[in-house]
Amino acid sequence: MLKLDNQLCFALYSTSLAMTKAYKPLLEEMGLTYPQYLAMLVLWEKDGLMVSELGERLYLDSGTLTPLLKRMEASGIITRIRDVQDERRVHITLTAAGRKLKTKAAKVSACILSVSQCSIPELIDLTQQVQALRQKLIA
Amino acid sequence: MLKLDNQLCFALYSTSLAMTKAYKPLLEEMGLTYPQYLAMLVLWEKDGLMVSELGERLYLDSGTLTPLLKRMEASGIITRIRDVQDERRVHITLTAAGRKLKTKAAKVSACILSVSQCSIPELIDLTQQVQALRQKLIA
DNA sequence: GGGCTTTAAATTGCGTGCAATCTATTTGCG
DNA sequence: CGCAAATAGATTGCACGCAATTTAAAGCCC
Repeated sequence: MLKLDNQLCFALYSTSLAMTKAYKPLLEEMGLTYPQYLAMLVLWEKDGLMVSELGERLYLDSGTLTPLLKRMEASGIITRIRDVQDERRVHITLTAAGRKLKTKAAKVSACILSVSQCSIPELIDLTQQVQALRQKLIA
Repeated sequence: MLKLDNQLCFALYSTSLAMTKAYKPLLEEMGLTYPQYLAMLVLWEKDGLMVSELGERLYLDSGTLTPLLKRMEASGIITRIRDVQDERRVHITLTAAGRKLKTKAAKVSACILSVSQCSIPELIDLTQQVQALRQKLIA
């Protein structure tokens, strides 16, 4: 069936955009865009990653990340430093300001949870289903 | 928990992008981008819609749709015609070439189904869960 | 009927995504 | 060692999304 409302792809597409819009006003207060926020989630877990490692976690390439990271550097939340051993590599490191944002992020996350009106188990289950689909699509 | 892999928002985001990449080579043969394909799904269901009606179906605004529709007009699959009664309105109508593409689209849809490796009930269920979330986020 | 408000698209500007290409290192191999 | 191949980022170009603004047409109110 080619109807729009039967398409899983459109459900994912429109819901992902709706999620972005829900985050937007909250992230604006932190001075972050939505993809920048995702990059921060990675860095709060593990700091000092190379661009390519960040890309593997986010499924994004340097064409997307390089300009995004330059903007984040310009706003003072990360630094981009060439590896001394291997000059091809660039390490992304949080500044004090960048680390500090993590506190606010917890509130954002809580706020989104309430907006989405899902129970925690429901939310975990849906997340895992969608992740499983992603893995099938990437394979 | 602020871990990336616990975030439903990232699951949706990355899976939606993965879906777009899965569609891309198939749509390229039809001369369509992914958002253009979504617009065609709407038009194959109901032709002659106004830009704003198309926007309501896709959850997109004129800032996105106007240039997208101009490109689709340039590629010869739709026409954009001002309403005679109300000159503010623009009706989007499929050309013969645009209608013809629907046949190929059925094959694309089947191909994606096999790539996603889901059973039909599984797929319907996931679609509905994601749609329900969308409605909560939009409300 | 004139002027104000509302409405529908279009325009502008910015930040992604991503393919394709380029540059600069580093690695590997004879 | 010398040089081709591989690797990591950066760059370029194009198509979205979307906020904010603009333009043009229609509706409304006295």
